[in-house]
Amino acid sequence: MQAVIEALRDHFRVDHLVYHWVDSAGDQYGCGTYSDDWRDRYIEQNYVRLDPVIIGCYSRFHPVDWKRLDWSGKAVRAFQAEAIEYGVGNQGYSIPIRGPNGQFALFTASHNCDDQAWTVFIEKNRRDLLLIAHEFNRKALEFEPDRAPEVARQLSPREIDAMTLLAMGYNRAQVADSLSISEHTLRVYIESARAKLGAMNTTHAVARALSRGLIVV
Amino acid sequence: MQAVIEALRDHFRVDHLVYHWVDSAGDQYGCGTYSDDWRDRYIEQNYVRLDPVIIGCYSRFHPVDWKRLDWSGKAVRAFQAEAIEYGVGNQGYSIPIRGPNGQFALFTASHNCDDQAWTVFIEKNRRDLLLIAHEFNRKALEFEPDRAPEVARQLSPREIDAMTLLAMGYNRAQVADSLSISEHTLRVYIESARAKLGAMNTTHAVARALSRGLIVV
DNA sequence: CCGCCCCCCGCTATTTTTGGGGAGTGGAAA
DNA sequence: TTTCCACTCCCCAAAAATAGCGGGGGGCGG
Repeated sequence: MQAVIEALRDHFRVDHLVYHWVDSAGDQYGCGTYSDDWRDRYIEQNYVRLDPVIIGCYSRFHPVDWKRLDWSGKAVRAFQAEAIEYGVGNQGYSIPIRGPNGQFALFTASHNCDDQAWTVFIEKNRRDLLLIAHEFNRKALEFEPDRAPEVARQLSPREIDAMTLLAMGYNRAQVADSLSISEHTLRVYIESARAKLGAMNTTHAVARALSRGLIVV
Repeated sequence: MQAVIEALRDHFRVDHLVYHWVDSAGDQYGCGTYSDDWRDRYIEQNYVRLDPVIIGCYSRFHPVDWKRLDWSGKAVRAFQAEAIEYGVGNQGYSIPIRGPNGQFALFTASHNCDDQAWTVFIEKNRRDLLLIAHEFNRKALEFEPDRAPEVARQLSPREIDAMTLLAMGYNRAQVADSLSISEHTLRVYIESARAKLGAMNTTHAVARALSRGLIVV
């Protein structure tokens, strides 16, 4: 994969191309053309929690130019300065890629140039980048099958109802009332949902159901 | 949008193109070239809970040929027969599109032909279909901005830590221990996060933090 | 400088949730 | 047909979360 991404970088004539996987446990995996120093630094400092590219793409539908992200905040600006120092370009374009169970990856192109040149580049290449991002993601999953086939046991309709209402802030009594069942029955649903999700408590179960896309609030 | 999708259908020379948004709350929205009768029937019967295209794409990363879905089960086969009766093609290719918070849409091409012809068609057009699916989804969201997620007030770093660990399933004692603060202090963070998020309880706060992308678990 | 927010700590009392049990129905799949 | 699984209901004791009160120190921007 490393050779592929380097070839793609040369093809697009950008400074960097990076594929970066972030999973629900906070594990990271990726390959790309950033320097090893920067990658190590990034992981060591746990920048994934700070990086506006991650944060921004996580709550966005569409590919995004880094210029449109929120770079305010002292820590963020320090991070940005450090990134540029380590050779990350001042421009960037990141494509969020999502899979089942909240699986999430980014495909990023980064370069050093002025705004206008970058805009032109993106306008010209965004379609190809989108296709390649998805194709690359597919290949990456083929090579790392462990990441994909996380057993996504479906919740039963009643369990979905229960989780959804809990995620909406109702307590058990209110949820039971909404569903017109006894609180005891509701508890069985919550417990079985928790078991299916491998969660330690209700909050955990709701969090997992949300990040796996099993419920929507 | 309706005119656009009809033009696209004619361009690809397939029987149907459909864009179908669905979330686990059961809300649906879409446009496409299926007959109104079938659409009404589909909604009325709540087929979204049965449809192997929905179920299958929901747990899959990549676009999928309908042939590879699981059509076993009595109700499913009845559904399939009924769909064909209403004019849906015997072949189909569906592209899952995901957004933040488990938001989920499908872009589907369907046609009546034999397996081989369909395979050739897909091989030839899958790239274009992927691009168009994403582009169409973007346009659809522009017209329906309500569906896009809201951006929200930032949490403090400590609040993010607290929410994150709670979302990972730890209880307050464990979280306090992880953060090396007293449980009483932790409680203040949780409460302030809850206030900022307008949440009724901890589970609600974690759910909101997650779905607003303020924390990543 | 002052106000605001972030960071940290303490107490008590009440309400809610959780973790163990157990039991019976009906429907769908193998 | 038999075996699952979803769905419904029940009890009790222990643990966890919530609501209310109080305190102090530090940094940053108007």
